Amino acid sequence: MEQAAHAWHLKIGAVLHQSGSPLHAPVLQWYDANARVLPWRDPAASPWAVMVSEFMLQQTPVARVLPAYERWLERWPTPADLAAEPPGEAVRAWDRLGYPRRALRLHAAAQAIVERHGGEVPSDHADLLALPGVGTYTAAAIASFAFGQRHAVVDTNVRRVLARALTGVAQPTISPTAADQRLAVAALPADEPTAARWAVASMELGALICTARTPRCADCPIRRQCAWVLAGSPPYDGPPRRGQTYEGTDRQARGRLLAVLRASTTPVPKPQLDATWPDAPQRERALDGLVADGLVEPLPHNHYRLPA
DNA sequence: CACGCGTGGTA
DNA sequence: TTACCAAGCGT
Repeated sequence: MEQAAHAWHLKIGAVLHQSGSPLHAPVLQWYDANARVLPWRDPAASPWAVMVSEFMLQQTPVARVLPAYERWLERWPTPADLAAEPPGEAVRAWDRLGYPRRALRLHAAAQAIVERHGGEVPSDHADLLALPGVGTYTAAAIASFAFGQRHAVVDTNVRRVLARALTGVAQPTISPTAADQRLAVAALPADEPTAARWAVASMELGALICTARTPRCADCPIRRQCAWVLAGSPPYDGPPRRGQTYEGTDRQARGRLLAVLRASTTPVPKPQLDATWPDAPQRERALDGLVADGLVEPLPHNHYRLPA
Protein backbone atom coordinates (compact mmCIF):
# COMPACT_ATOMS: atom_id res chain seq x y z
CA MET A 1 0.00 0.00 0.00
CA GLU A 2 2.98 2.23 0.57
CA GLN A 3 3.79 1.50 -3.07
CA ALA A 4 0.31 2.46 -4.10
CA ALA A 5 0.41 5.64 -2.09
CA HIS A 6 3.75 6.51 -3.60
CA ALA A 7 2.52 5.87 -7.11
CA TRP A 8 -0.54 7.95 -6.41
CA HIS A 9 1.61 10.85 -5.27
CA LEU A 10 3.74 10.59 -8.39
CA LYS A 11 0.60 10.70 -10.47
CA ILE A 12 -0.76 13.71 -8.63
CA GLY A 13 2.61 15.41 -8.98
CA ALA A 14 2.69 14.72 -12.70
CA VAL A 15 -0.79 16.08 -13.20
CA LEU A 16 -0.01 19.15 -11.16
CA HIS A 17 3.10 20.01 -13.05
CA GLN A 18 1.80 19.82 -16.59
CA SER A 19 1.16 23.42 -17.59
CA GLY A 20 0.61 24.04 -13.91
CA SER A 21 -2.29 22.40 -12.22
CA PRO A 22 -5.68 22.65 -13.90
CA LEU A 23 -6.70 24.13 -10.56
CA HIS A 24 -4.43 27.16 -10.74
CA ALA A 25 -6.02 29.29 -13.42
CA PRO A 26 -9.64 29.02 -12.23
CA VAL A 27 -8.72 29.62 -8.60
CA LEU A 28 -6.50 32.60 -9.40
CA GLN A 29 -9.15 34.09 -11.64
CA TRP A 30 -11.81 33.51 -9.02
CA TYR A 31 -9.64 35.21 -6.42
CA ASP A 32 -9.10 38.27 -8.59
CA ALA A 33 -12.86 38.71 -8.85
CA ASN A 34 -13.95 37.67 -5.35
CA ALA A 35 -11.21 38.32 -2.80
CA ARG A 36 -12.25 40.21 0.30
CA VAL A 37 -10.70 43.61 0.76
CA LEU A 38 -8.70 43.23 3.98
CA PRO A 39 -6.28 45.79 5.41
CA TRP A 40 -3.39 43.35 5.66
CA ARG A 41 -3.75 42.64 1.93
CA ASP A 42 -3.21 46.29 1.02
CA PRO A 43 -0.01 46.42 -1.02
CA ALA A 44 1.08 49.19 1.34
CA ALA A 45 0.73 46.92 4.39
CA SER A 46 4.13 46.43 6.03
CA PRO A 47 5.58 43.00 6.84
CA TRP A 48 4.92 43.86 10.49
CA ALA A 49 1.27 44.51 9.69
CA VAL A 50 1.06 41.14 7.95
CA MET A 51 2.73 39.51 10.92
CA VAL A 52 0.32 41.12 13.39
CA SER A 53 -2.63 39.95 11.30
CA GLU A 54 -1.29 36.40 11.17
CA PHE A 55 -0.90 36.21 14.94
CA MET A 56 -4.40 37.52 15.47
CA LEU A 57 -5.90 35.22 12.87
CA GLN A 58 -4.53 32.10 14.52
CA GLN A 59 -7.86 30.59 15.53
CA THR A 60 -9.79 33.87 15.59
CA PRO A 61 -12.25 34.82 12.80
CA VAL A 62 -11.54 37.79 10.52
CA ALA A 63 -14.55 39.80 11.70
CA ARG A 64 -13.32 39.85 15.28
CA VAL A 65 -9.72 40.55 14.30
CA LEU A 66 -10.39 43.67 12.20
CA PRO A 67 -10.98 46.27 14.97
CA ALA A 68 -8.21 44.95 17.22
CA TYR A 69 -5.82 44.90 14.26
CA GLU A 70 -6.51 48.54 13.43
CA ARG A 71 -6.02 49.69 17.01
CA TRP A 72 -2.88 47.62 17.40
CA LEU A 73 -1.12 49.03 14.36
CA GLU A 74 -2.11 52.56 15.15
CA ARG A 75 -0.54 52.21 18.56
CA TRP A 76 2.46 50.08 17.55
CA PRO A 77 3.27 50.75 13.89
CA THR A 78 6.64 48.97 14.16
CA PRO A 79 8.07 46.03 16.12
CA ALA A 80 10.24 48.48 18.09
CA ASP A 81 7.15 50.39 19.25
CA LEU A 82 5.67 47.25 20.74
CA ALA A 83 8.96 45.96 22.12
CA ALA A 84 9.39 49.20 24.07
CA GLU A 85 6.27 48.57 26.12
CA PRO A 86 5.68 46.05 28.90
CA PRO A 87 4.18 42.72 27.82
CA GLY A 88 1.09 43.42 29.91
CA GLU A 89 0.14 46.21 27.53
CA ALA A 90 0.12 43.72 24.67
CA VAL A 91 -2.12 41.43 26.72
CA ARG A 92 -4.46 44.33 27.47
CA ALA A 93 -4.65 45.46 23.85
CA TRP A 94 -5.30 41.88 22.81
CA ASP A 95 -8.72 42.46 24.31
CA ARG A 96 -11.07 39.49 23.81
CA LEU A 97 -9.46 37.89 20.78
CA GLY A 98 -8.86 34.76 22.81
CA TYR A 99 -5.71 32.71 23.44
CA PRO A 100 -3.92 35.68 25.03
CA ARG A 101 -0.61 33.83 25.08
CA ARG A 102 -0.46 34.91 21.45
CA ALA A 103 -0.19 38.51 22.64
CA LEU A 104 2.73 37.60 24.84
CA ARG A 105 4.41 35.75 21.99
CA LEU A 106 3.86 38.63 19.57
CA HIS A 107 5.47 40.95 22.10
CA ALA A 108 8.41 38.56 22.54
CA ALA A 109 8.70 38.23 18.77
CA ALA A 110 8.85 42.02 18.45
CA GLN A 111 11.68 42.10 20.97
CA ALA A 112 13.52 39.35 19.10
CA ILE A 113 13.09 41.28 15.86
CA VAL A 114 14.62 44.36 17.47
CA GLU A 115 17.48 42.39 18.99
CA ARG A 116 18.31 40.05 16.13
CA HIS A 117 17.05 41.78 13.00
CA GLY A 118 17.55 45.48 13.55
CA GLY A 119 13.84 46.05 14.03
CA GLU A 120 12.85 44.72 10.60
CA VAL A 121 10.66 41.66 10.22
CA PRO A 122 12.99 39.08 8.64
CA SER A 123 12.10 37.72 5.21
CA ASP A 124 13.96 34.46 5.62
CA HIS A 125 11.72 31.51 6.41
CA ALA A 126 14.12 30.00 8.96
CA ASP A 127 14.51 33.34 10.72
CA LEU A 128 10.74 33.71 10.90
CA LEU A 129 10.32 30.20 12.23
CA ALA A 130 12.74 30.97 15.04
CA LEU A 131 10.51 33.75 16.37
CA PRO A 132 8.24 33.06 19.35
CA GLY A 133 4.70 32.16 18.28
CA VAL A 134 5.72 31.56 14.67
CA GLY A 135 5.19 27.98 13.54
CA THR A 136 5.24 26.29 10.15
CA TYR A 137 2.09 27.96 8.92
CA THR A 138 2.82 31.50 10.11
CA ALA A 139 6.41 31.49 8.84
CA ALA A 140 5.24 30.43 5.38
CA ALA A 141 2.37 32.90 5.46
CA ILE A 142 4.57 35.90 6.29
CA ALA A 143 7.23 34.87 3.77
CA SER A 144 4.57 34.47 1.09
CA PHE A 145 2.15 37.32 1.83
CA ALA A 146 4.65 39.96 2.93
CA PHE A 147 7.64 39.03 0.79
CA GLY A 148 6.11 37.26 -2.21
CA GLN A 149 8.10 34.09 -1.74
CA ARG A 150 7.19 30.59 -2.87
CA HIS A 151 6.08 28.52 0.10
CA ALA A 152 3.36 25.99 0.79
CA VAL A 153 1.08 27.95 3.10
CA VAL A 154 -0.90 25.21 4.75
CA ASP A 155 -3.65 26.25 7.08
CA THR A 156 -6.98 24.60 7.83
CA ASN A 157 -8.58 26.20 4.76
CA VAL A 158 -5.93 24.92 2.39
CA ARG A 159 -5.95 21.48 3.98
CA ARG A 160 -9.69 21.30 3.38
CA VAL A 161 -9.49 22.51 -0.23
CA LEU A 162 -6.77 19.99 -1.06
CA ALA A 163 -8.53 17.19 0.80
CA ARG A 164 -11.62 17.72 -1.32
CA ALA A 165 -10.19 18.76 -4.66
CA LEU A 166 -7.30 16.28 -4.81
CA THR A 167 -7.89 13.53 -2.28
CA GLY A 168 -11.64 13.40 -2.74
CA VAL A 169 -12.70 13.30 0.91
CA ALA A 170 -15.12 15.59 2.72
CA GLN A 171 -12.73 16.75 5.43
CA PRO A 172 -8.98 16.77 5.96
CA THR A 173 -7.43 14.72 8.76
CA ILE A 174 -8.07 16.09 12.23
CA SER A 175 -4.50 17.21 12.77
CA PRO A 176 -2.07 18.34 10.06
CA THR A 177 0.08 15.59 8.60
CA ALA A 178 3.24 15.34 6.56
CA ALA A 179 1.03 14.12 3.71
CA ASP A 180 -0.86 17.44 3.74
CA GLN A 181 2.39 19.30 3.50
CA ARG A 182 3.61 17.14 0.60
CA LEU A 183 0.35 17.56 -1.24
CA ALA A 184 0.50 21.34 -0.79
CA VAL A 185 4.08 21.47 -2.01
CA ALA A 186 3.14 19.40 -5.06
CA ALA A 187 0.21 21.73 -5.77
CA LEU A 188 2.41 24.85 -5.66
CA PRO A 189 2.91 26.74 -8.93
CA ALA A 190 6.51 26.64 -10.07
CA ASP A 191 7.22 30.33 -10.36
CA GLU A 192 7.45 32.55 -7.30
CA PRO A 193 4.86 35.26 -8.01
CA THR A 194 2.22 32.76 -9.10
CA ALA A 195 2.94 30.59 -6.06
CA ALA A 196 2.43 33.57 -3.79
CA ARG A 197 -0.90 34.39 -5.45
CA TRP A 198 -1.95 30.75 -5.26
CA ALA A 199 -1.26 30.72 -1.52
CA VAL A 200 -3.74 33.51 -0.73
CA ALA A 201 -6.17 32.43 -3.39
CA SER A 202 -6.45 28.80 -2.30
CA MET A 203 -6.82 29.92 1.30
CA GLU A 204 -9.52 32.40 0.36
CA LEU A 205 -11.37 29.72 -1.57
CA GLY A 206 -11.44 27.61 1.56
CA ALA A 207 -12.65 30.54 3.64
CA LEU A 208 -15.46 31.67 1.32
CA ILE A 209 -16.53 28.74 -0.85
CA CYS A 210 -15.00 25.47 0.26
CA THR A 211 -16.17 25.93 3.83
CA ALA A 212 -16.20 23.28 6.51
CA ARG A 213 -19.92 22.88 7.09
CA THR A 214 -21.91 23.90 4.02
CA PRO A 215 -19.59 24.33 1.04
CA ARG A 216 -20.96 26.51 -1.74
CA CYS A 217 -20.00 24.11 -4.48
CA ALA A 218 -22.38 25.76 -6.97
CA ASP A 219 -20.14 28.85 -6.86
CA CYS A 220 -16.85 26.97 -6.84
CA PRO A 221 -14.47 27.63 -9.73
CA ILE A 222 -13.02 24.11 -9.55
CA ARG A 223 -16.14 22.04 -9.00
CA ARG A 224 -15.62 20.25 -12.34
CA GLN A 225 -12.17 19.11 -11.29
CA CYS A 226 -12.95 18.49 -7.64
CA ALA A 227 -12.30 14.83 -6.75
CA TRP A 228 -14.79 14.99 -3.90
CA VAL A 229 -17.61 16.41 -6.04
CA LEU A 230 -16.80 13.97 -8.85
CA ALA A 231 -17.09 11.15 -6.32
CA GLY A 232 -20.59 12.32 -5.44
CA SER A 233 -19.63 14.39 -2.38
CA PRO A 234 -19.43 11.43 0.00
CA PRO A 235 -19.93 12.36 3.67
CA TYR A 236 -17.12 12.47 6.20
CA ASP A 237 -16.40 8.98 7.48
CA GLY A 238 -13.33 9.46 9.66
CA PRO A 239 -13.08 9.41 13.44
CA PRO A 240 -15.36 11.83 15.35
CA ARG A 241 -13.87 15.28 15.85
CA ARG A 242 -13.72 16.08 19.49
CA GLY A 243 -15.60 19.24 20.26
CA GLN A 244 -14.18 21.73 22.69
CA THR A 245 -16.41 22.34 25.66
CA TYR A 246 -15.88 25.66 27.33
CA GLU A 247 -18.45 26.10 30.05
CA GLY A 248 -16.90 25.29 33.40
CA THR A 249 -13.38 24.69 32.11
CA ASP A 250 -10.09 26.07 33.35
CA ARG A 251 -10.03 28.05 30.15
CA GLN A 252 -13.18 29.86 31.11
CA ALA A 253 -11.86 30.51 34.61
CA ARG A 254 -8.64 31.93 33.18
CA GLY A 255 -10.67 34.12 30.86
CA ARG A 256 -12.67 35.54 33.75
CA LEU A 257 -9.58 36.29 35.81
CA LEU A 258 -7.73 37.89 32.94
CA ALA A 259 -10.74 40.01 31.99
CA VAL A 260 -10.68 41.62 35.44
CA LEU A 261 -6.94 42.26 35.23
CA ARG A 262 -7.19 43.70 31.71
CA ALA A 263 -9.84 46.14 32.86
CA SER A 264 -7.73 47.51 35.70
CA THR A 265 -4.73 49.79 35.33
CA THR A 266 -3.89 49.36 39.01
CA PRO A 267 -2.98 46.15 40.86
CA VAL A 268 -6.02 44.05 41.71
CA PRO A 269 -6.52 42.67 45.25
CA LYS A 270 -7.01 38.92 45.41
CA PRO A 271 -10.60 39.06 46.78
CA GLN A 272 -11.68 40.85 43.64
CA LEU A 273 -10.30 37.98 41.58
CA ASP A 274 -11.90 35.42 43.89
CA ALA A 275 -15.28 36.93 43.08
CA THR A 276 -14.97 35.88 39.45
CA TRP A 277 -15.08 32.10 40.00
CA PRO A 278 -16.86 30.13 42.73
CA ASP A 279 -14.81 26.91 42.63
CA ALA A 280 -11.77 27.78 44.75
CA PRO A 281 -9.41 24.93 43.77
CA GLN A 282 -10.12 25.49 40.10
CA ARG A 283 -9.74 29.24 40.49
CA GLU A 284 -6.37 28.84 42.19
CA ARG A 285 -5.22 26.41 39.54
CA ALA A 286 -6.27 28.85 36.83
CA LEU A 287 -4.51 31.77 38.50
CA ASP A 288 -1.35 29.75 39.04
CA GLY A 289 -1.48 28.77 35.40
CA LEU A 290 -1.76 32.37 34.29
CA VAL A 291 1.24 33.30 36.45
CA ALA A 292 3.22 30.34 35.12
CA ASP A 293 2.42 31.41 31.57
CA GLY A 294 3.63 34.94 32.27
CA LEU A 295 0.20 36.43 31.65
CA VAL A 296 -0.20 37.58 35.24
CA GLU A 297 2.28 38.99 37.70
CA PRO A 298 1.83 38.38 41.43
CA LEU A 299 2.69 41.30 43.69
CA PRO A 300 3.22 41.60 47.46
CA HIS A 301 0.15 41.90 49.70
CA ASN A 302 -2.02 39.60 47.61
CA HIS A 303 -2.25 41.83 44.60
CA TYR A 304 -2.03 40.91 40.93
CA ARG A 305 -1.59 42.72 37.64
CA LEU A 306 -0.73 42.21 34.00
CA PRO A 307 3.05 41.73 33.58
CA ALA A 308 5.06 44.96 33.62
C1' DC B 1 1.23 13.24 18.99
C1' DA B 2 -2.50 14.63 21.83
C1' DC B 3 -3.57 17.99 24.48
C1' DG B 4 -4.32 22.71 26.56
C1' DC B 5 -5.10 27.12 25.39
C1' DG B 6 -10.34 31.98 24.77
C1' DT B 7 -14.07 33.74 22.80
C1' DG B 8 -18.05 34.40 20.09
C1' DG B 9 -20.87 33.44 15.94
C1' DT B 10 -23.80 30.26 13.48
C1' DA B 11 -26.87 26.27 12.10
C1' DT C 1 -29.93 24.68 22.67
C1' DT C 2 -25.87 22.25 21.87
C1' DA C 3 -22.21 21.49 18.91
C1' DC C 4 -19.21 22.87 15.79
C1' DC C 5 -16.11 26.01 13.88
C1' DA C 6 -12.52 29.92 13.34
C1' DA C 7 -5.47 32.07 8.80
C1' DG C 8 -2.15 27.42 15.11
C1' DC C 9 1.48 27.06 18.55
C1' DG C 10 4.19 24.91 22.13
C1' DT C 11 4.92 21.15 25.02
